[in-house]
Amino acid sequence: MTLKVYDTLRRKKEEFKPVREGKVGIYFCGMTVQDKPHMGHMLAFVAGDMIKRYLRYSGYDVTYIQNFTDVDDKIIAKANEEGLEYQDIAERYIGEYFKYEKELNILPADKYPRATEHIGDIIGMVQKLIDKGAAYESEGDVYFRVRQCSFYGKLSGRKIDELKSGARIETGDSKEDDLDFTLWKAAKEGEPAWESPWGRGRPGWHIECSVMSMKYLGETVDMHGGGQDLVFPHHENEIAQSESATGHNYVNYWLHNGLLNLQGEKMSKSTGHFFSIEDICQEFSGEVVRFYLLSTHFRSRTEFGRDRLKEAEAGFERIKNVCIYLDELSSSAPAEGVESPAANGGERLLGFVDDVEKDFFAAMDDDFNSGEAIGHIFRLVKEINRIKAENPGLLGHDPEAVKRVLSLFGLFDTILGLFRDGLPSSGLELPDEVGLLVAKREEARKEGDWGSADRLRDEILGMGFMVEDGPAGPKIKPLKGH
RNA sequence: GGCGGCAUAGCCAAGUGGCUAAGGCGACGGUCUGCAAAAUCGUUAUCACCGGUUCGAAUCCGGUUGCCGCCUCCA
Repeated sequence: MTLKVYDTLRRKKEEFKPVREGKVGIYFCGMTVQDKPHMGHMLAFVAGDMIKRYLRYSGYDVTYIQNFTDVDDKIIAKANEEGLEYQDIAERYIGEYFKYEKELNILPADKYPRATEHIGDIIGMVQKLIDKGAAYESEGDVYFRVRQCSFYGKLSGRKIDELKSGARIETGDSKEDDLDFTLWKAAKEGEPAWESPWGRGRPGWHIECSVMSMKYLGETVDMHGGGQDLVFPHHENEIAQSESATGHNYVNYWLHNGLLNLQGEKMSKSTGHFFSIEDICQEFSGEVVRFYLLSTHFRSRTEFGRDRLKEAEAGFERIKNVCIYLDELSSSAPAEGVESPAANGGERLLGFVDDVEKDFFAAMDDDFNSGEAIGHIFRLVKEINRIKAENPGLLGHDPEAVKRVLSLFGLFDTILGLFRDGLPSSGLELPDEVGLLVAKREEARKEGDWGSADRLRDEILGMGFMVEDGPAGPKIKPLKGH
């Protein structure tokens, strides 16, 4: 089985080959910390996390770098508005990000480099570009000469001449050409600034990613990811400046996640048209949000809404229920009078499990298709429930089969990061008072006092627990989302 | 205007040449249940339209229609 990855530049799936045997370097464009993280950001980072987990599982030694761009016009503007330093704004949203990174079970990156911590490296690269004639200084600004870059536009499929009409006209700038983009920006009065050969100033937008990705991952990076909206101009410019500086290929595989739409419109910071992850997490658990995000292919453009999350929650619950059921079976002693599993369908399950495992990995190998992979998980869920309904004793008689299925769910969890605290188990710590109420309710039920029984059930519900009556007595489960 | 993408069931969503078109949600009917919940069984699609290539296409090519994205800060 070989891993295939879709590369934006080549516009097709390619077999994945790392630069260095057994190692993978991934650079994922993180946030420009000018506002709260929203669902679109989280999609990107969950996708990156899933990719990292899968590569690690596949045996690669993965180095994962995710930056923070912590100085830019908007951050400065916001700081001025609130009468704070730009660092205060940056810290605030970096803190927010980390909170939800944890919430969504995103494994920490190996490093979170920040633009302001790499000013020296940035100046070095800008100087190198000037020395090579790819960039020029003008009135304290430094610009990249786009027209001189023969391969400019190869990522986004744009021709330089077509770009001209759309180029923004900035008044008061001193570019040789409208298309040229800023590498270094002269500071105005009162703006954060660093000393440079061109006077006091700060980095332009794209340069920090080139510098930091090459610093930590080498001049040719295996994978570079981000939202599709970064293809142009951000990533295009990164390629232009990086390859002009080094003379060789900057990134081997460009991974771009599809953008989330909201009521037919792209979520966007500038219009305020977005769901912040903070709002969403007040209604749904981070696990559900993550599960939803993984249930469609990361590259497809999807319509986001609360209804989608509710659907995901219902499905996620089913997976959890099966895990709990399996855990109960594995922790209780095998029943007496074991029948031959082969005679009553145990073999059918084992064969099915093998198929599901195979299909799951085939899906993941096909450009990290977590959506399809989750479909296969549901096939397994359904099969277990079917067996449970048709022959309740069967799995209890077959600890080997239970172990096998449980370990497969464990695998799914490692790769997809479904559960923040490991596989859900039946071990539920019931508060004494709840236990008491449950016992009281059982008594009422025995006596046929349904009125009291229902009242007690409501009371237990109020304490955050759900009661489900079954042949083996009542089952208590924490309420969804708790 | 330029470039690009998409169109699969009530909704969401996999599938890019060949077994019965994954899976989820919902709905309806049945089983279970004091009721409920959970679970399960069954039902719920020929892939926007037209033409072409092919033994064979949702899948490739051309056209039509409709949506959307990028071209300006954005995951």
